[in-house]
Amino acid sequence: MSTDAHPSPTVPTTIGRVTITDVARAAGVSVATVSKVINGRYGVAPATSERVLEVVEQLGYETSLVASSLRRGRTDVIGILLAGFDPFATELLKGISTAAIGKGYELLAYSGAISDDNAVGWERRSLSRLGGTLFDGAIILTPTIAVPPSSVPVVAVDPHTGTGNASTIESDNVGGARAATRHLIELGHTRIAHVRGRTDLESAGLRERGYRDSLAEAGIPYDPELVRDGGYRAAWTLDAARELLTLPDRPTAVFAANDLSAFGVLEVANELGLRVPQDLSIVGFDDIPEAASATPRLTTVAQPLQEMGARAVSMLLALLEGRPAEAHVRLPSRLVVRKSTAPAPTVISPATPS
Amino acid sequence: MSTDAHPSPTVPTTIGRVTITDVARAAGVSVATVSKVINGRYGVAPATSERVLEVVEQLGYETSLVASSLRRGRTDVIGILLAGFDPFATELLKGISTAAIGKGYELLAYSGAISDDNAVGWERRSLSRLGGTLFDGAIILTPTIAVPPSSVPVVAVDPHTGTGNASTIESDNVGGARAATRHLIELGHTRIAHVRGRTDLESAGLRERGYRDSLAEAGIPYDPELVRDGGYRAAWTLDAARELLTLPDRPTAVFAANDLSAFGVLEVANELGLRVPQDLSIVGFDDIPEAASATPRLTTVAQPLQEMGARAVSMLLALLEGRPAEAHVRLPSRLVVRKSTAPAPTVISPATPS
DNA sequence: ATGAAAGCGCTAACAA
DNA sequence: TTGTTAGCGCTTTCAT
Repeated sequence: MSTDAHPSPTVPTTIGRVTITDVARAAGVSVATVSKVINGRYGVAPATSERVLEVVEQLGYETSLVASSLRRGRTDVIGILLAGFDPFATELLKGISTAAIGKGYELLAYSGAISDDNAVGWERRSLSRLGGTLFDGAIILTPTIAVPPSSVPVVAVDPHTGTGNASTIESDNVGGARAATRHLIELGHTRIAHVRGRTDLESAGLRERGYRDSLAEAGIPYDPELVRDGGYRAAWTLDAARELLTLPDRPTAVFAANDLSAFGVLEVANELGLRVPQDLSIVGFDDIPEAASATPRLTTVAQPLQEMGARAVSMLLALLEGRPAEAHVRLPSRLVVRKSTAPAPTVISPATPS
Repeated sequence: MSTDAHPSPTVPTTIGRVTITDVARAAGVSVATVSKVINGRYGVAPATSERVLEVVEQLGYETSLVASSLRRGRTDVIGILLAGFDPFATELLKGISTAAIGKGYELLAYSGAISDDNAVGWERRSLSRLGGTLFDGAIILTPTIAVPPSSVPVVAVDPHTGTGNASTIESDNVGGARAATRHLIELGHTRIAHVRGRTDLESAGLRERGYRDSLAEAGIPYDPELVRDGGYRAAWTLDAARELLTLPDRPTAVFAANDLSAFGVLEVANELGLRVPQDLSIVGFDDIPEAASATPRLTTVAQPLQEMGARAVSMLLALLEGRPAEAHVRLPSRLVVRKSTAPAPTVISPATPS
């Protein structure tokens, strides 16, 4: 009932951590001996070893990753640095997780961008804070900055523009965007908008390029009015979509730089009484699981996300083990036509906010 | 070109870690002073402080989480312990991630079951290895053992049977399973199989209970022959499903304990030439995003996974801050009828392996 | 206002 | 075979 400063735990299940010293004391040996036993070093009498192991078992002792890491400078864990656990990141994680099985490494996904003040540059911070001590190498997902020289090997997925000499992995962004736009053109659309991605990422620029390429190829003039920033996020896309869809000569189709943006456009279309795909066609990019279950099911460009994650692991492993590693990998993307695209309407129904 | 033991990095981007000592030397002060500046402690001359900050900036120094954690015993990091990044875990992660924004904690998801030898008990190991040093509190997903007394507060999601006095969070397993089974019964099915989940988890037993309850309610005798273990994994389910579907008097419907198992059953049904839902109805549990996009779209019991993750965060935060916390939370589940269930066939077509 | 020194838990040289 | 010691990077008294 006291409110003093003693930091005693409030739950009874909380109990002091068992340290190597506790084990040493209980077994009547030195901490060095315990350490040797635990790490299987030679030079310990069988009887001693057995006794120590018994105590370890009984006390439920595990060596602290933090302490041993500090001392050893090596942990056998791979770090995955990400801004948050969004669908894109978690798909990658699934592939990474599967690929890492049986490779002798544990996985540690760290989200260090939980507040707004470090929205940009979180990976640099995480890398310095954890790299070399907490993990032996890292996979960075959609970095907000060019990956800085670091104390550990790094592989960047969906890299930042001008990512120095770090290894990178991505999918065919230009090709995917071209296919998406061409699909729309083939359906008869000519007023095709583009909701751009995070302009600091290479992929956003590449996807815009693919969009413009296809337009040019079809002889459709590029209209800057039809391109807005969505930052790869549903929330940011909302304003952009509202502007786009309430334009006097509104687009009949939107190519969104990723699925999350596409969902944002979809939401706004619903708000404005525009039916998808009859009044408005929408194409996304990524093919996160949510895309296939949206209403209507989203036409999108599939990136082999899980495979990209798996490749990132094998690249990093090579780096870690000093084997020759590919520097830049690009995997194919492909258009998946579902239900959010249809032939261009002959009569353009105006947006009518409900 | 030498092959000596010097652990020199193989990539040029790898550079030695910048430590507080480097900063101190460069700024011409002691490490203690640097530490004070960094942590905003009083008693440093403005001029000194400024100079140190400059050096910090220039060198790109960040304090090592590992070292400061070791010294401080506190990190402002929440750990999430999981066996792997499967769809169930990643959905929870999405909710956890969203709920943690702006709360002053960073997130660290640790997968310590990457090899087979520690398939059971990984969370105990991870908890001792990291708890209290690397993170201040933990959320454990589908533990393989009852959460042991630990040095930090813990919340278990989808807890193990007999989870001592740790805080837990789950959804209405019995109710969901009853609804699923009742749905099948209402469609006219009487030979309803059940692919059981991981029997060490409370949820598996609870779902089986719901299944049996509904059967009993409808006066359908319980047939042990129709219940097999799937361990919540698609792979393990395959054998179980094959046995079930090649039974002389095969079931016309299967209630799988989770979506992954349901996918396993679906796969086997395809193998055996059984059409879903015409020849065989399947119901899952969880409603992971993949369920809605399966072919056919899976009827399943939805757990509010993201909300469960969010609640886990708020429970843990309460524990961490010494506020009163709910001990056991149960959220509602609900049946989502999609396309993998249909009225019982009047003629039972046999399995015909392709 | 600044720095020296101790110590968090652990491992690795080295000495006994 | 065992223990003593130093030190990984950092924070925190406690002197100066």
